[in-house]
Amino acid sequence: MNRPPPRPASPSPTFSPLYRQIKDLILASLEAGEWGPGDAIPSESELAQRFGVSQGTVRKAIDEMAADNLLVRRQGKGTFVATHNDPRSFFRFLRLAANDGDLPPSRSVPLECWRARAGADVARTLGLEPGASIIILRRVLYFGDKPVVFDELYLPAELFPDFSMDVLNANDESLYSLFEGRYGVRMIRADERLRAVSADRVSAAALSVAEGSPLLLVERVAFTYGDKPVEWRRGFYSTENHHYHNELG
Amino acid sequence: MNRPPPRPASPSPTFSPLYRQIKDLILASLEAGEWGPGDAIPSESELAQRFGVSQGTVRKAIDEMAADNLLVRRQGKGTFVATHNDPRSFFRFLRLAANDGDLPPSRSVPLECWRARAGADVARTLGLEPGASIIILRRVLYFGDKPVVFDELYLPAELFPDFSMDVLNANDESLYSLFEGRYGVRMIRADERLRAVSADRVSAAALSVAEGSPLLLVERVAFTYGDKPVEWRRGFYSTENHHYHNELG
DNA sequence: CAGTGGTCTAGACCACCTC
DNA sequence: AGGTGGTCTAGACCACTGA
Repeated sequence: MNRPPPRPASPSPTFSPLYRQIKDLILASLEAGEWGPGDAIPSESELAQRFGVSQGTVRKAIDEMAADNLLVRRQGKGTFVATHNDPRSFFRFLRLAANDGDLPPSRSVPLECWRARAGADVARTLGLEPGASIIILRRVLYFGDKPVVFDELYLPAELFPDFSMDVLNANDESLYSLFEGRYGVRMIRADERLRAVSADRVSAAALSVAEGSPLLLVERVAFTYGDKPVEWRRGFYSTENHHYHNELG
Repeated sequence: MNRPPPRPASPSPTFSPLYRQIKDLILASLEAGEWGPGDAIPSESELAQRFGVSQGTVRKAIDEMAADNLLVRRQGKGTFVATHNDPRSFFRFLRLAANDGDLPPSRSVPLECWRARAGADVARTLGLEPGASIIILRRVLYFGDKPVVFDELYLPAELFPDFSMDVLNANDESLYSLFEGRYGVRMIRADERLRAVSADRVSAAALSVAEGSPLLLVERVAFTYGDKPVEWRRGFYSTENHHYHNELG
């Protein structure tokens, strides 16, 4: 590599270190689908050669992307595109634990699914035009034979063309796995807002609790690449035998 | 530095990279109080010389500790021991936000504070002998003139010798600031468990809500160096105008 | 065995802060 | 000007994987 002159070329206001530019390039390849979820990406030395930088610089870019849960490093094997298929990553987006520490296997049961027009609030949250076509899904998550979470989801219909009860019933993978595999929509991060509310008739029935019981309401906006919001979700958690677990670092 | 033989000496089962050993050494100095909260630690090159390793290795150790929020790097100035005095870090342990996004200044009002003997549950949670002396504190956190959080805290009395209402009233810094400054107990991380409950008479009165209203119950165990539990806390959050905010990465 | 990521070093230079 | 952390490089060697 020829050393002088150095890369950035702009001294201060728009300065971005080389490794971050490399990160953006890898990110663009990810977004473009050059490597699919679960695939290995090229080795560090190969990427270094491709981008004309040292291996250490590629390494630092990948370090950040691994910290962001976009890539997974496996010593001796390679670096892989993160995927929601991995059962270990199931609880990354479901911060639920049993009070006695023993969580039986979960089962997701879809209740209804239909298309509608986005109201003002959904449109604002998902960055759509008011009146855009959306999908609404209701489902219940069981642990063992106990209903624990009653979810209502809002999705931009454009991104999930053939989404339906039939598709859901034909796939028992996690929802984010399905989104990623069938529609190429990968959830990267999410914001959640938690409140305590009283169970209304619908959620009380879905969770087999008395109307008026306290429920934990978890509102989530999930984002894909480029911080684009692609899911809005309201989950009612029955917290008699379970709780929402969070670690403050 | 003499290169061969390399440091670790043990091939596989207890292998720990050099930078992690350096991290442990710096951690020990932190724990021993060699540098207090807010102080600058020695420069990277100085530490490299002290430990007989390269600057890059010290750098990687400090990188991890900065990621753990134990140290704060400031380009051009140095690396500093993290502190709870920093008002920006106040919300690191209080994931609270207003529904309309506008949070007025907060005010913590202590209600009562007394000493007691640890019951089985407190003893287990804090790693104490049953019957050990503990401190119990009740307080209310206001935002503007609205009571939002009613807290009950359990502390090992041994670590907070002269803790009392008087001490609280004489200091208007945050609780963790006080713990760190006055007692040398630095909170590093915490586990929280969230549930929805109905307001009992005590918490309803403290938060000016109707008895039976849904409240968000946040149970926290906070840890200091060495993952030693030093605080157990039950907070009742009124979530009519506020919510608990969490980011899933 | 070859290939991958993981560690460690040494040295150069840049960006930022303070005096 | 001199110190700090921040970036980038080049090369060596280690640890792990799988053929």
